[in-house]
Amino acid sequence: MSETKDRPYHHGDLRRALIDTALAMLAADQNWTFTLREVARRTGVSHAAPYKHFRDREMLLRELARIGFVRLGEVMTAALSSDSASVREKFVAGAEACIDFALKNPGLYRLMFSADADKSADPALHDAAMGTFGILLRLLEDGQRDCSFQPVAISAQAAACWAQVHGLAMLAISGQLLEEKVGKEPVQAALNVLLEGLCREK
Amino acid sequence: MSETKDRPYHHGDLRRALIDTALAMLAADQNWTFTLREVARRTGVSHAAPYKHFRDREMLLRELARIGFVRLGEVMTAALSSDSASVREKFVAGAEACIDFALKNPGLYRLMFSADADKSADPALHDAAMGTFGILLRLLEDGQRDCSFQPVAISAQAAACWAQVHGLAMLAISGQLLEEKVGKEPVQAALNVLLEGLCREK
DNA sequence: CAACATAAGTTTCTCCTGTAAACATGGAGG
DNA sequence: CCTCCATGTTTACAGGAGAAACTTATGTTG
Repeated sequence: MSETKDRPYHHGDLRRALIDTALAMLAADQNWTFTLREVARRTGVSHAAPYKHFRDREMLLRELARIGFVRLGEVMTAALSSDSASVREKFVAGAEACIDFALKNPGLYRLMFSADADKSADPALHDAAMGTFGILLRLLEDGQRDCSFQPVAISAQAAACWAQVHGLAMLAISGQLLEEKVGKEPVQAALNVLLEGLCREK
Repeated sequence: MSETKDRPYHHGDLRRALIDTALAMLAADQNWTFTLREVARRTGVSHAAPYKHFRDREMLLRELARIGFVRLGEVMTAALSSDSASVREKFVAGAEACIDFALKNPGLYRLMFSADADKSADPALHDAAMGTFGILLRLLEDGQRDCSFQPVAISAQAAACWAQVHGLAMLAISGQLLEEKVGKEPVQAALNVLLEGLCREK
């Protein structure tokens, strides 16, 4: 209650409020067409106020994407560390966490990989994305160390896994999975195909 | 020369002209922010003319996406049929053709899988996408028939392959491949990992 | 063959967005 | 206490989506 209005500056922590509003809208609306004015409106400020905190529309989008990568990293890390399971089981858990995240936050996930979130334009965004990617790399290293995974170049395995999981996530979002042409448990099944090639022993 | 102005109706085959202009712009401009007015302008007509051929902006976008799927199907089919190679080689050729297509037409490829090209809103688009997907299905069937691929549910293999190739394509477009964290030939390497799980004999 | 119905294209208008510039305000430091 | 500056607000302008009304060529029909 005492923190209902923790506004460090003159009116409020508008930057935070704008981000929260935008994230909420992104979560609520499946394919939300992003407008700065609408965000400002719902935050209860004038349409020009956001420009005091973000140079332009894209800068806010990139910040949202950055937060998305951080959160994705969190859910994946949580999925990995929860069990004292095998590396293979961890891998599946991480992949499912990622796809689950994408399905629950389709707008945010799309944004994270869209052209609007230009990673070369924002080091913080780039770092966040690489940090999340690093989770996969460490998992693969663990797998190779304990001889669960084949001793192939990590980069190749990483590319394959990242592409696979990201591809599944995108297809799932697009509704091109879980439908006529694919089976009932396409994610599990597809991961198994990948794991056949990844793991040492069948 | 006699067909320089094959205009069935009153002025020209504007529908075709608009599509061509839009495709050209999509190809030229890496991350082109699509505006109907700009397309109309470059086609040399008033900004309201397109509305006589497309109900709205999205309808044109969906048609562009549809054409994209048709073209992708063509290049993949060409890649498959060129050689009398093994199924595995054909698979690699098809995958590389897809990724190559994405790299050469990043704007179009992104559009094809973006929320703007809502497949549930356009049967023709849906059919085109499924047609391209069918190429993969038939290849997998061939592979299972001649015992190159494991006798797993086709849907699982299809989901895995589609996700993998699409994921690689998206990552390649985003510039997240071919870089620091992945090796020099990430596509080949990643496909190999997948094929390890796909193929019967190592 | 002339009159016309209509497809195709143009003008005009309204509402919305992004963004810049000028103006206002209130809290912190001298 | 007064002033400065970060954080707002208002106002303004250039574009875009799309609707409605207006215009023109073209194919059909009496």
